[in-house]
Amino acid sequence: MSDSNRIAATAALLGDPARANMLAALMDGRALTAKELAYAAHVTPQTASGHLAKLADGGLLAAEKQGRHRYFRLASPLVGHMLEGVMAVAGPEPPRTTTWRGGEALRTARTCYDHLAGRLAVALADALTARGHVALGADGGEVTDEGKRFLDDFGAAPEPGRRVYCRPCLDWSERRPHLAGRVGSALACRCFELGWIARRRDTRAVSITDAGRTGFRDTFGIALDG
Amino acid sequence: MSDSNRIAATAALLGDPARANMLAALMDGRALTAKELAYAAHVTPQTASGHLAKLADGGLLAAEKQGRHRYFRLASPLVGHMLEGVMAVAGPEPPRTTTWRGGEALRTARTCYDHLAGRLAVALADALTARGHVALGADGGEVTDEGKRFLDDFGAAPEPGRRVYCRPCLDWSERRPHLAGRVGSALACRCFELGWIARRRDTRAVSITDAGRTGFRDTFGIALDG
DNA sequence: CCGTCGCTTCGGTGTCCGCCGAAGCATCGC
DNA sequence: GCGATGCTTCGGCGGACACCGAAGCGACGG
Repeated sequence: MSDSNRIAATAALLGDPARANMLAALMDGRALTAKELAYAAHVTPQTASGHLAKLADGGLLAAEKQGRHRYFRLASPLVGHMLEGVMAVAGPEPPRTTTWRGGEALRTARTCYDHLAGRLAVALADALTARGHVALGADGGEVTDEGKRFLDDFGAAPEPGRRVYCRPCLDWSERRPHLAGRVGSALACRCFELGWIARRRDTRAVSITDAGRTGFRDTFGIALDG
Repeated sequence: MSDSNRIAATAALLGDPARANMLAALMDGRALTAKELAYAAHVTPQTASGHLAKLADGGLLAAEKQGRHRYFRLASPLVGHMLEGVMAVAGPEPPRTTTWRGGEALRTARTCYDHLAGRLAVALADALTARGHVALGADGGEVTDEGKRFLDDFGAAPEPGRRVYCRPCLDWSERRPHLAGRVGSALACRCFELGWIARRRDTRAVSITDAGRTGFRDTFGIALDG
């Protein structure tokens, strides 16, 4: 019984639009200041302060003080995972006709915690699946031996640790799975390294460079619109 | 922005103790009547009715009418996955000294959606890991070739489909991962088949039979207390 | 040292929502 | 039919909480 109370208490923290906005803004793993989060949540700093205190108190956020700023980030990957789960259920949003501020860019490519999301990420997952390099299901993913060799050649081999590394993550804008886990992370990391994609300021969206267009086409056979 | 509102709306559904109780009661995948759920949530039938309407409206529950009863179950595995995520975060409960009604039995062995959970399940996962049959990480799991053979011999080989099948699921009473996904499901199914475990009425807890004690010891090297 | 900036605490207001008692519909069994 | 059972709707009550304005505290910079 008290078990469920804790579940409810945790879920209630996500149950407020302002707090949900804040958490969504932190989904890429970066740390943001209280003010930035207030802006993201569309509330005044006082209100945001209260929300942040609750989230930190509930163990969802970790805070770090630097000078007169206070940076907040998700307390652990577990929290990110929980958010993914909620997004996956909340996702089937009635077809959106309106695109909101920066929506298109976000839908094209963005970061999701430590890996890529959006149309680009889904296309990557599709390409790797079509070539038999990975197999993604609802509950998990596997990399084939061939896939391991491919990732190795590409320079995106996850560290050799015994831990597992392939996981699907339901893309909430595309409603299809993309690659997460250690493989997804290594892949994203390598793409940044190669200069195929670049982070933007103040948004989770990432830009695809010209080199990226060429690279994604030649290496993965992905034709990016335009 | 409206994205986050949907997230918040969904999370808010879990944010009430009564509703959280109901969902937790449905985690094993069975369908329960409105009255049973009212009892599980410790509220009157009128109140439960309102909650159930909201949950069904929010797409978390599916309802089915049979005679004068109405059976509710989780609308999709996605919902179960979401709950697991929340439980994992809400889990680190301050050390419980009091054991609640039926708590010990639940902690020993229970079903979790379609697989096993509790001490038994964690012990199974540990045994399989120690023998190099599976590797479980935070984000996914793998079955080794040796493990595949072992499961095959045991009669718990998941259907051969190309889909992936190994996934860790954080046990919220033990705070350690146990086996979920297709492997976990097949394993649980086989244990029921062998008569090693048996379902109980009105609870997710399962009983370990004498045959089970012997079997788990001989096959997996698991010593069950007592 | 003083103004600016970032963050927090305090108080008051308004709204939302969970709760139950009572009553209204369906279904089942006799 | 008639009562019993399961579920739902309605109405009113009460508590919880999100919100903001105003004020307090600390850190930086000239």
